[in-house]
Amino acid sequence: MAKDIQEVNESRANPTRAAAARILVIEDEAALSMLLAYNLEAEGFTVDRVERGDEAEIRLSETIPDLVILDWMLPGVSGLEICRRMRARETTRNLPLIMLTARGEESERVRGLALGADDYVVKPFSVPELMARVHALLRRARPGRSSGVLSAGDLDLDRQNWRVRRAGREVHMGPTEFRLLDHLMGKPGRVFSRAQLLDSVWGISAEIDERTVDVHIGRLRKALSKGAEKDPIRTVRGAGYAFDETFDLIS
Amino acid sequence: MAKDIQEVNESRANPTRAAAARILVIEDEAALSMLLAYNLEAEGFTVDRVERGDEAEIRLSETIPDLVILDWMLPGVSGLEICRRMRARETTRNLPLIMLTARGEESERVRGLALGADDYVVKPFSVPELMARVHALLRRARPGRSSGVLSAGDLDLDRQNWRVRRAGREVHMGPTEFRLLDHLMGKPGRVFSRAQLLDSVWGISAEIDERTVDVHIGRLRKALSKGAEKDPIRTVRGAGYAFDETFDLIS
DNA sequence: CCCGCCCTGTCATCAAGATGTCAAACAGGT
DNA sequence: ACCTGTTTGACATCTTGATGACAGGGCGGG
Repeated sequence: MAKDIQEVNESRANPTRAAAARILVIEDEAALSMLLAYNLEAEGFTVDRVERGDEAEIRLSETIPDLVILDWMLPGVSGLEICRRMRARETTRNLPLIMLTARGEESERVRGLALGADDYVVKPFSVPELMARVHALLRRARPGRSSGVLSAGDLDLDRQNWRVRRAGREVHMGPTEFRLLDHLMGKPGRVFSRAQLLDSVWGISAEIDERTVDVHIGRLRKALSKGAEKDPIRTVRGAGYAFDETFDLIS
Repeated sequence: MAKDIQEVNESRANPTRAAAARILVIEDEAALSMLLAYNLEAEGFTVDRVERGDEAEIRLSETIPDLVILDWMLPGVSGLEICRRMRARETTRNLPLIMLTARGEESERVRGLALGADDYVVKPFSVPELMARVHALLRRARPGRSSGVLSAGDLDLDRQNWRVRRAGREVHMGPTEFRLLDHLMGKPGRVFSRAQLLDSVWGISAEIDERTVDVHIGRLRKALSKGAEKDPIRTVRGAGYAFDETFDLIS
């Protein structure tokens, strides 16, 4: 039987594959911390939990995990401080780090990312969303360490420095546009519905009109195309938006 | 727990053309069950309620819902068991599942539970919070269902990227033609009557002339055959249309 | 502490596309 | 050739996306 039409599936959850990675969750809110632990363990990870910044310090000097999930708001040593110290220390410098931030902490997030977070999730978030990011980060990080820079064609998005460059020139945009671009570039080619974008960029339970996404996409486009440059964002009528995966080939 | 019945913003509730999703609530505590049903119905969902684990089994073998909300503490068959069986059965394997767990249950048993739940909420929870998760989960692309690539011969349909390529070249078509092709390619060779296509591509409640299908088939054909390429769609006089299962062998 | 700039979310409006219907031309089978 | 069911182009209408304007809120600078 020759080639049939076949469907290529991603398996539901792929708990296997890499040997169980160890994840450190630094989160003071007990319910959230447990929620994360259960789900991470359900996916086969080993989880360490600490509630305070100073505990985290100690734990990190004992065991080096494969990935860290860090809440920005922490009693004791702040998340920002943890992040900074992690990056300062040789042994933890390259650890994949996901920050949990509440909406409205944009400026804080900037500082956090500037200090080296690899990814961030807006609270409240959906568990599947976070899990996806954990897997993505673990998959990605290993080889040449996560540079923290997404690029395609003449476009570069630097998460560490919260900067976007087009053809060398720096491009200015608001936090929302930045996160939007970040998200789209994270999965080039993939079409996201407006609702999905609201979930992951604005945060689950953000009660915002879907049309608002259009406006921000528009602002993003305007920011990205100062001249007569090609638009890297593809509109899919009736479906949503996507970062054009053929973008770097063309430009 | 907070049992005040609250309304939840419906802004981006169910703007989808697809008929309202059906949700199965498995919860023995009547008050909570009703609270959920009330709020879910207020958002336009169809709600099935059962109180016991064994009832759930039966219900699931009769009607497959689009999402399941399952309480951990159940009389009869436990929530864990329900969950496990759902995942074991082919028809329910990919069903989005939200677990309700109480704070005190966050022990060993619950961990196993997480093995298959897509998301869960710790009681007491706020209704809007749960609603947000329900929506988020329904929106979430189910790996294996709405994603993947269908291909046949020189034709590729990429659901994630929402793209169709013929002999490498991108082919443009409207959303309806896309869905139509998607549906036909899903069951190569199978003949669908116009009525069936209207149901699955346009939606159950579509009061549309059957002849309209012809027109869209025509548009689809035109889009797919820029040159003198073979037509992948077979017309079955008096019956309907089908994707030609011999297509890839010939082309 | 106050002022002003920047970011945001929402609207109203405009433009581009997509859709459903019809009718006339066509094709297949008898 | 005839009848029935199918293809196609035209077309009016409906949707959906793009855009500019605008008011409220927040943050930082003075």
